[in-house]
Order: sequence, then C-alpha cells, then structure tokens
Amino acid sequence: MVSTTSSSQSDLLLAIEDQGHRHTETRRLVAEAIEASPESFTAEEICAQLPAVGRATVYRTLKLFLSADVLCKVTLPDGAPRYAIDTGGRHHHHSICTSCGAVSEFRASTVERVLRALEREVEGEITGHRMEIYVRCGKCQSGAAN
Amino acid sequence: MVSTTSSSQSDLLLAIEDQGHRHTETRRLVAEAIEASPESFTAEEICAQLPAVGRATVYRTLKLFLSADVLCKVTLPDGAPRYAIDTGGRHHHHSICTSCGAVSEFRASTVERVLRALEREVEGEITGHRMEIYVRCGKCQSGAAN
DNA sequence: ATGTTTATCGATACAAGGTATCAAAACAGG
DNA sequence: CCTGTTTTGATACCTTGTATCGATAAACAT
Ligand SMILES: [Mn+2]
Ligand SMILES: [Mn+2]
Ligand SMILES: [Zn+2]
Ligand SMILES: [Zn+2]
Repeated sequence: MVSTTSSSQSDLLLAIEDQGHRHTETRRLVAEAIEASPESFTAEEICAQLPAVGRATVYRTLKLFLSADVLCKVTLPDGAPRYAIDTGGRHHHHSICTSCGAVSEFRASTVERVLRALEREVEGEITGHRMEIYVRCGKCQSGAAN
Repeated sequence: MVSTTSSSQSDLLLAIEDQGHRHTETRRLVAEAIEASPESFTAEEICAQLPAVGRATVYRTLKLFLSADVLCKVTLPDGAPRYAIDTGGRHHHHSICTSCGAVSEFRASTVERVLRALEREVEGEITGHRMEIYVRCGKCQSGAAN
C-alpha cells in the first residue's frame, strides 16, 4: 500500500501547480483559509484571517484560482462580489442565497437553449453572457435566524 | 391648439418630478448630458462633461433616474458598469455590444419560463436574478472600425 | 550544500466607482 | 419677499481591486 500520509494536498493548490505556478507557503495558507470558509467568502475576509499575508497577494492568489477554474466569483444583488469554491468543471451558473451566502452551481440545459433562441432575437452575434439566480435557501427558510 | 413650445421636457426629468423630487437646474443639466450621450455611458463621462456639477451629485442623480426606472445600469464582462436610458417599462434584460457599448433591451418570455423551471431545480425560493447578454452588434460587425 | 535564475512576496501607492457628512445655496409655496 | 425643506458641491472616506518595486523564496543545476 502506497502511503497517503502527505497526500492531502489542497485541490486548489494542485490546480494552480498544474498550470505551472510555484507551490509556496503563502499560497498554501490562502488555500487553507478558503477551504475552511463556509458557503462563500469575501477577499477581505481572507485578508483578515491571514494578517501575515499581504493584501495584494491574497487578491493575486484568488485570481490564480479563478483562472484555474477552481474558484468562482459571484455578484450579490447590490453588486458586492463573493468567492466560492468551484466544484463543477463545465460551464455553469450560480444560485446564491442572499441570506447566508450559500452558493450552488446549476447547469440548466434550458438556459443554454434560451441563449441559442436569443441569437435570433437580439441583433448581432452573441459573444458571452452573465446569469445569476438569487434565492433564500432551504436552511434559511426553515431556520428562524439568518 | 395647445402650445407645445416649452413641452420638450426631458422624460428623465419628468419621471423623477413625478416621484416628488424637485426640478432643479443641476438635474436638468445631467438629464441633458445623458440624453446627448450615444449608446451608453459611464458616470465619470457625465462628470467630465459637467465640470460645474459635483461628482456626488451626478451619482445621486443617476441613482434617482435608476429608481424611477428611466435609466438602467449594465455590467460589462470585466465588471465595469455603464448606464443607458431605459425605454421599456416592464421587466427586461439587456444585450450589450462589447465593442461600441450599444445597449438593447429584450424581454424574452423564454427567459422567464426558464426561471420558473429553475424554481424546481434550485433548492430554495428564487428571490431575484441577474442576466446580461454580450454581443457584437450589427454596426460593429459590418463597420471595419470599432 | 551552494549558487543562480526566476517567480513570488509584502508594502505601498494608486485607481475606479461610489457613499457619508455638512455647511451653503436653491427651490417651492404662500 | 419669507421661510422651511431640498438639494448641492467640496471633501473625506469606503470597497475592491491593480501597478510598482525592492526584498525574499522557490526551483533547479551544479
Ligand atoms: Mn461555480
Ligand atoms: Mn433597460
Ligand atoms: Zn441560506
Ligand atoms: Zn456595437
């Protein structure tokens, strides 16, 4: 049996190493903080948890995770950004609980079908889109608080 | 025949007067600048066109127009906000040309149908949504420039 | 182990897009 | 014209980042 003692390498970290980026202590700390975060989080929350890590570095690292598709950035109704670990590989959208910040991914074939239908309706060639669904999640509906 | 000489009151202005806000010279200037803007514009562009009007006032006035539903705020793929005059009354979404900034409204029944379908798929009660389509518009496709 | 190269880091300044404060000015109605 | 209420501009401040840059740490090869 191959030892797996040191195998609990963060998925986040692995993803950017695969992109050719170096494995550094600072990045490990950021990845750990992210993985310990519930639901979703802000960049500043990570900064606050890691006072020894420079603010610019936190943002740089988040950006690396984003471009490796292991992290996603969502936008609340008021425009405030939040980050969440990205679990789905393929193209998808997000539903965000405006009460607790829980982010779920969904990949509705109907959505993509609508986009194709819109290709006739809107003038010009569609080059991209943005879509987010805001919800009050199950936990928040049952639980009194939040 | 009733005189219409002074009837060219800005629709923008009228809308916020209807909400009970005062008719001021500053607001008229902002409305004029908006109405003279092509396609879509940024808040800072208005500020630059009206150096005599305070920056805070420009933002305040944009906000008034937004809440009166005569202006809409869209988000480019990189997150940069732009404003455009809102012509449709009812709920709608926007397609934005990423090349020239032209904003068109669309109100696809299919989109709303998808949202209702998603109500079963996503956990929790849907409280809102956000959707934008990015295009390269007809003019930008034919015209060499842009 | 040690050097060498290059990526990464933290501190700092800066940027975009707004908002809070507050005294001064402009409205609107009588 | 008076007067109470809104609105305004200046200013400071806030949030979410990004550019710069000298110091540090990885990675790799001796
Ligand atoms: Mn995701
Ligand atoms: Mn609109
Ligand atoms: Zn919730
Ligand atoms: Zn265009």
